Amino acid sequence: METGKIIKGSLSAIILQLLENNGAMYGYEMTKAVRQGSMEKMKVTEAALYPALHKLEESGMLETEIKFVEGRQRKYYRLSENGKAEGRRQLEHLQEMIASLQQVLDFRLQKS
Amino acid sequence: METGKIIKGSLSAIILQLLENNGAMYGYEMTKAVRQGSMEKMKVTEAALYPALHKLEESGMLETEIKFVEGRQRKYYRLSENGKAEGRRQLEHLQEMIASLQQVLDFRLQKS
DNA sequence: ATTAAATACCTAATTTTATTAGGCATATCT
DNA sequence: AGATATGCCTAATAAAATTAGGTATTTAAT
Repeated sequence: METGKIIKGSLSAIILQLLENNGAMYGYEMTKAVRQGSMEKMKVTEAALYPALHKLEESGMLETEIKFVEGRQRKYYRLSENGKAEGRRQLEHLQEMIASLQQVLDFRLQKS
Repeated sequence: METGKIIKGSLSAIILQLLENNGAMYGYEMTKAVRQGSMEKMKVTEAALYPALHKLEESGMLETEIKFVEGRQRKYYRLSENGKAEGRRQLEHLQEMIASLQQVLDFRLQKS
């Protein structure tokens, strides 16, 4: 993910959440969704996305189906049951981490 | 940083912001500040912290001073002028990225 | 008709960043 | 005496993303 060197490690949570919100999607569609959804502030490169998708598929979080549309191949990914549960866990954890990060950024030592 | 595999890449921003908020600090103190500030949800391991501090020092963002307190050595880090500016940039960028991340997590394809 | 841009999949090599797993030393608490 | 806390650090490994490609079809522009 290209965020200018910040906020890495959230890609799998993003993938799972995109699929939770939108049902089956294909890779190229996800890259556009992230760009649009963030108003061009975030970019998921395909080189980051595809390995992440394959890993989630391997670990049973995603199921796939290949379709041909307008002469081109599309590989659709959808959440498995395990993937849905994992998505909920990761989203909750990510939100918690964002909240903690905010707290740390605001933290001041008490002068006692 | 130990966040359970999520939100990496924000360590330098955290360091710069801690120093912005609290003035000079030493490494061990920063690890405690992050733990306390996040209510134990986040942990910066020293193995992550010290290399990050050294890198920021090398690149001129931080200046150091060694003091002896109660028989122990402390290496205090403070922001250089460049470090202050860089801290502002990184904080702004991080906040932008958190906002964008939230937008992406809420994103739904328009069905047209 | 040719070229550029968009669509659609992918991988290999490298770099960046953090984790795991230590080392070393002093001070305080039990 | 031994454990815990304080305080610095590094080396080897792993995880994750970036850089830099490759392949192929379709659509838009020149």
